[in-house]
Amino acid sequence: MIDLNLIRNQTEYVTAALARKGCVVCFDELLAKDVARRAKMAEVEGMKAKRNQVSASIPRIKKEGGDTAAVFAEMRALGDKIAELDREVADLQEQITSFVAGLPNLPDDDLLPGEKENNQVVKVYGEQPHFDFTIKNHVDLCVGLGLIDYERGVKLAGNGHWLYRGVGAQLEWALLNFFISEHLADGYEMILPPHMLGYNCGYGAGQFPKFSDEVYWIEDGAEDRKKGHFMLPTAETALVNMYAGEIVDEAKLPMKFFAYTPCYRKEAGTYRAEERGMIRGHQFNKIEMVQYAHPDHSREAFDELVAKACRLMEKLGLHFRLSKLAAGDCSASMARTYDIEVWIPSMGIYKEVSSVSNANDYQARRNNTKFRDSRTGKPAFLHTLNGSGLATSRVLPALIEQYQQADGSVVVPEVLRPFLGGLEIIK
RNA sequence: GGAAGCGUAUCGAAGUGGUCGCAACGAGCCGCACUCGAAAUGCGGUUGUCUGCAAAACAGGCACGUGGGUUCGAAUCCCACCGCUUCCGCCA
Repeated sequence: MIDLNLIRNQTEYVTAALARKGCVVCFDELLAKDVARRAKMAEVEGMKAKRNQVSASIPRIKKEGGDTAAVFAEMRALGDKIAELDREVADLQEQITSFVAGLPNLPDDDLLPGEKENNQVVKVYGEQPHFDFTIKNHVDLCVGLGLIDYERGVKLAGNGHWLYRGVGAQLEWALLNFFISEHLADGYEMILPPHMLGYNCGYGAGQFPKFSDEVYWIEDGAEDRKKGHFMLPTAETALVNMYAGEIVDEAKLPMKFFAYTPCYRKEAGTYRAEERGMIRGHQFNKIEMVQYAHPDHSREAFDELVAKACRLMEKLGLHFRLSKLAAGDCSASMARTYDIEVWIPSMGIYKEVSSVSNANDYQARRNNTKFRDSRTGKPAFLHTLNGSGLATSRVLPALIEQYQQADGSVVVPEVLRPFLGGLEIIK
């Protein structure tokens, strides 16, 4: 949520910043409503002050044997007027809040405007693997090695589902274990959150109301989504709401967490040919990192998360690149996003395996997460950051393809071997 | 699923329609005094949020789980919802 005060005081800046994100908006109507709201508020608060004064004097009037009938009549009329104005203020407030809550976050000033075409590759890691044989794609490799059973996945749950089996399941689990061990070594606290979340989590993370149709809702008898539950589309949705409504101790910042959860997404629409296999499914495994940071240090936290995600990829020995996203390609809630994209040899393209973002105070404003600022002694919104560390459903295909051998076998990266009982090659 | 009890500030806890007491009292925390220093003691301070203001100070509004209602006036009475605790039942 963008600060209403900022919209009020620096309207042109906000308008221009949103435009860089591809969001064209005019604030005239909003600002007029805001002026009207504050005027009415001043009026009704004056009335309430009077009512409070009169109410306080009533016991004294009674004590002195005075007549209260006239005062009661007057106050009843005043009360009716107050109730009416209160409704008008609440109505304006509701309109203002829902408008502002629908706006995306402001992009950081250094981001290029526009969409994907303006993304910048920051760094390329490793080199494209060279094969002196005809390579196979990950679907053929995984099926051939019995790692993934696509057909039975579809039988169980329909298109967009698969099941890992045997060494394939162990490999998936080894990746997760490897990531977990790295995060623990870095001092991050491990969290296993609920997978079914309440509406407020989606709102707080900035995913609702706009994207509430893109998650799976539980049929649990709730008559309306605001009282129901949905399957989390990423652990970020849970982690970023852990301290909602709280004022955390400044000395505890930054707070660092990671969580393993499957992620459940509708991914509505048809799949392109290039997204076959595990590239895009309705359920995939991911480890998510989240930091709660002091506003003065959130850029350092961002750099740390980016470095962590890159390091995981480097240790796996994969060829990948790091991209800084243009303003319009960052997701709605985020002020800044870097993507890690892994090379998929069979496709000849890079696919996202991690997205590291800084929401600044956008999410904290929505779910009211604050810290006490020692400089002012007052509560202030903190910054939330998140990044995949990593999504295995993209890493595994890339790994299978990049490590494939001429005979259709796959070499296991060294860092994973301890988690696979020393297994060196899958054949 | 059934029954009972309970949600008050950082924590504990009183308050069951207005005044005495504009949320008491106790602990914690911060400051000051006393002290060579500390402890003890004494005094003072210590919720959030909105509006007015460039800001601070200050003034006012709102908030006693949440939302409604009754009333001139609600922490207090009524209704609904949410959460917690205990007991019973059921269950991996």
